[in-house]
Amino acid sequence: MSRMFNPPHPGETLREDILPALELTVTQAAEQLGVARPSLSRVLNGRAAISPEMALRLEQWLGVENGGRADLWLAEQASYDLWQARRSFKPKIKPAIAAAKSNTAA
Amino acid sequence: MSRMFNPPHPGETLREDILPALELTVTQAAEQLGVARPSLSRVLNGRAAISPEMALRLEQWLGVENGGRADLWLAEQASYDLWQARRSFKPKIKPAIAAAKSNTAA
DNA sequence: GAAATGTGTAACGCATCGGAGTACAGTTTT
DNA sequence: AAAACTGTACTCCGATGCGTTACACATTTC
Repeated sequence: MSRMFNPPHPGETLREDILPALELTVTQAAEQLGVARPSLSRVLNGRAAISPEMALRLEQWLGVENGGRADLWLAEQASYDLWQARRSFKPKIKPAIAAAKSNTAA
Repeated sequence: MSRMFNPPHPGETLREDILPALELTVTQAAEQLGVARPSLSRVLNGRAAISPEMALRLEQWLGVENGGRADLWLAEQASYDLWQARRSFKPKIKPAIAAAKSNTAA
């Protein structure tokens, strides 16, 4: 299941796979993507998330045919975000079923 | 494909399907979820997104066995966000392939 | 070795967003 | 009539994406 491993930050994929394959520097990639270099750097090093806008930039830049589908980038980001949220957020919520049962009992 | 229709806001599903099925008022649901009523209301009416935290709340509340998986809520939200971003954001980015070609030509 | 280039990152400022809290108006229920 | 429910606006707070600027460090090039 998807809960069994620590999903990588999408920026990691970008930094380790995409940029080397294109033989591009961070500076060049930032220029081509139309974003500031520090902004891209933050994404590459996991300090900022892939925003919907950034996902669209990547899609237009890489092309949907080349693994650049915006929804996939966003899905990976969501997977990463959820994983992080699971470790830092522990809500204690009574299941709706239980609540419904006590409702039925009443 | 996923690009063909306007994906609904996840809050809509919550308001139209889940709450009626549980026979719960917005006020009651907010109490059980441990969030403020206006906060939940904003989600239900599409004025706020399903955050990772909210997705976890829903998961614990509804139970993973009952369609309450956090990743599914987040995926639907991402789908909605991406759709919105596509309408409002039109980046003009030269495909990396083209950039690579002009690189090769040089 | 000096200059240029690339890189990470910090520190701002700005806009946006989720969430709590409060308040108000309008509706429905009792 | 009174109580409950609802949407929504407003303020406050903390976090986040992004741009800009600036710095230190490394690598490359002359």
